[in-house]
Amino acid sequence: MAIRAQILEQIYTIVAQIPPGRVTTYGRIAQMTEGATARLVGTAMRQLPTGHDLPWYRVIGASRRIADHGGAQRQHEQLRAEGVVFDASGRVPMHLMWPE
DNA sequence: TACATGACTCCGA
DNA sequence: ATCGGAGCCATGT
Repeated sequence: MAIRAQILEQIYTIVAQIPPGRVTTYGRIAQMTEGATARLVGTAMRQLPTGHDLPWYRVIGASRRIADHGGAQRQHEQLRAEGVVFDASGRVPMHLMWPE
């Protein structure tokens, strides 16, 4: 069964609202939707067609580190490019989390 | 239909 | 701080 259209729409809407220079997690996004799980948010990001306009790179793991996937390096660059910093252990400081 | 996989998390050892 | 296992559920074979 495919990800329900309504949930997918909510995921996209939320990701689109993450402010530049800030990040959020798969789990947080899942909680803001009705029925999605962190895993599904990851699946949704993985399925994004090339050329879309969503700031997918602003979505990281609950550990505040970039998840392990094929575009991880690119994601890191994109974030650095807009001012997101990483500590010695590769984690994004808590104050850059969104919301709050 | 059945089993494996994955851009996840949580929790306990 | 790490690590393994379990729960998760859409997808891929």
